[in-house]
Amino acid sequence: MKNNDVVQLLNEMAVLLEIQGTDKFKPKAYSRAARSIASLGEDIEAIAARGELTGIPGVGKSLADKIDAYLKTGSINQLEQLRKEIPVKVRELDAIPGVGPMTMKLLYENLGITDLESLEKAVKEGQLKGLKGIGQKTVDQISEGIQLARAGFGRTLLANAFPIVEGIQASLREIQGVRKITIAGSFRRRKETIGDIDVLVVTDEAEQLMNAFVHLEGVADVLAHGPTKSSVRLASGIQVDVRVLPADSYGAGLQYFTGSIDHNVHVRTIAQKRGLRLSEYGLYRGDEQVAGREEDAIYSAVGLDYIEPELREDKGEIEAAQHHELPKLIELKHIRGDLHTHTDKSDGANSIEEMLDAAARKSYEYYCISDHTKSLTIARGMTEEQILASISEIDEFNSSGRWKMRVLKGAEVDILSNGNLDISDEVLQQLDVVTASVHSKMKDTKEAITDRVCAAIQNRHVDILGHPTGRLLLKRSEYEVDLERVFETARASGVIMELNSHPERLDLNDGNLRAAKRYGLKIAINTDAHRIGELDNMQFGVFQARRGWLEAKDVINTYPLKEMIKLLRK
DNA sequence: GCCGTTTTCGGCCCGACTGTTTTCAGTCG
Repeated sequence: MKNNDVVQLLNEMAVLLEIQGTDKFKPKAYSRAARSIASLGEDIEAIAARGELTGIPGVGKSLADKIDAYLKTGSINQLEQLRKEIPVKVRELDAIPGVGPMTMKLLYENLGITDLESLEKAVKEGQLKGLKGIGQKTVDQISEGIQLARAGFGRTLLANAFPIVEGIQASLREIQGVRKITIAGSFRRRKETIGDIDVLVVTDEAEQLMNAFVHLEGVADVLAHGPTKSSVRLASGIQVDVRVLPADSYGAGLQYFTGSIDHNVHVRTIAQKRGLRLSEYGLYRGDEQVAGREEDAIYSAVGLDYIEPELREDKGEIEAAQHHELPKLIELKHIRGDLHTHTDKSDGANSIEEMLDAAARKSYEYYCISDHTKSLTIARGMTEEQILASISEIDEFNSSGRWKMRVLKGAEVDILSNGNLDISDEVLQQLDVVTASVHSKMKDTKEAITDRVCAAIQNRHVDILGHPTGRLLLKRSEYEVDLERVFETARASGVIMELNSHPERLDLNDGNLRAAKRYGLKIAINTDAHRIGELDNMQFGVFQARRGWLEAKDVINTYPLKEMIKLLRK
C-alpha cells in the first residue's frame, strides 16, 4: 500500500510551500489532505483506480492529479521543482520537536543547513546562537531534539497504552483537589496506534496538580509546564499532555481534546456559520455560553446528533449526524462467541479444556476451536488424522454438558502458494467453521496473492478469510492484495471477512471494514487467541469495528447460534 | 489548494506555551 508514501510526500510539500511562503493557506490544504489519507485505511491505489480520489476529504482536482502522477510515475513534478528550489531534507528536520518550517528556513538561508548532520555540526560549532530569535535555550532544545529525531519516537499500540493510562490516572487521582480525570485524544477514539496520551482534568487546585504531574515517576522530560496545559515525555518515550479546565468547560474540553483535528475544524466551522464560536472552553454566542458542561450538548447546539468518539475522523460522520443517519455502533456486549481460537494442539499455550473454561466465563453461546493445519509446521499444524481425532473429542465435549456453550469444530487452514488448501475437502466438510489464512510467501506480487486468496475462498468449505491483509502493526506491513477483487469474490461465494482482534493485527482495519460493508459482506470479530488471556482481546476488535462504522447486524458472531450457522456457507 | 443551508469567489478553528521579545512569532495539538 502506498498510502504512507503519499502522506509523506504531501507533508513534505506542505512544509516546502510554507518555507517558500507565497500562500498561507496552500500548505494547510496539503497537510489536511495528508492527514486525511493517513487515516484512510483503504488502499489509495484502489481509490485512484476507481477515479475517486477527489472523494477523499481535502483532496480536490489539483491534488488528485498530483497523487495520480505519483502513483503512475513515482514522482510529482511540483515536488521535484520545490526540492530544487529549497534543498532542505524536510522529513529529517521535521522530526525535531520545536523545529518547524520557519526555523528550517532561518537555518537554511543563514547557515545553509539542509539535514540533521549539517544541523548537528552547526550546533557543535556554536553557529546557531545569534541568529534572529535564537537564544541559548532554543539551541539546547534543538540539540536534544536531534537526538530524539535520531531515536525515532514512534507510536504505541492501543493495547499497550491501556496500562500506561491506568497508571497515570491512578497517580493523578491521589492529588488533592482532583475531581475528574478523563483520557481524550486518539486513545478515546480507539485508534489502533496512538501518538500521545491526552489527559483532561477538572480540579480545584490547578497549580498543585501541574506541579505534581511534571514530577510524576517515569517522567523523563518536561516539554511544557503552565497553569492549564503541561506536557511531559515519559521514559518509555510516550508523550503525555494534561489540560486543566473548569467544570463548566468540561464537555467542551472533552469534545475538543478528543479530536480528531479535522473533525474539530469541521464542527467549529458549522458553529461559526450559526454565529457561534466553539473552543475548549465552550460554545459561545458573544460572551454568553450556550453549552460547555456536557459534551453531547455541544453537538446538539450546533444541530448534530451525538457522535461516538470512534467516528470522529471527519469521514462523513458529521454529515450523517446532520441527517440523523449515524450507525448504531456494535458493542462488546453484543458478542455471543469467538470463532477463531487456538489450543496447545497447535501453537497455543493452553489446553482445549482451559480455553473452554475461560470462554465459558465470558458467557459465550458458542466457541470455535480452530488450530493451525499441517503446512504451518512452525506452529505444529494438525494433520487430517489429528483434526479427525479433535472432531471426536469436541463431539464428546458437547454431549458431556460440561460447558453450556456449543463448542464448534474448526480449523485455520493454510492457503498454499497455488491457492489450494492444505487439508482435504473430505475433512473440511466435517468442520463447522473453516477459516482460511495466508501465512507464507507474503512477498509475492499483488496479482499472485490476490489470485491465491480468491482461489482459496472459492473452495465451498471455506467460511471465513482470516486476517485478510496479514499486517502486524509497527512491525510488518500488509501483503500486496487487491481487496476489491477479494471482496467481490467473497460476495459471490458467501465468504465472511475476519476482523482479527489481536492488538498487532486489527485486520481488517477501519477503512477496509467500511469498504467490506459497502460490498455487503459480513464480518466475524475473532480473537485468534493463543492463550487464555488473549480471549480478552475481543474488546480491541470491537473498538476497531466501531471505527469501521459496523453495527451488530454486520457482525456474524453477534447472532444467536442457529442464525449464525445459517450465515455460514452451506 | 479546498470548499459551499452566507457559495464558484473569498473565506479558511482556536488557544496555550515558549523563547525571545518589549508585543509577538513559531510551534503544537
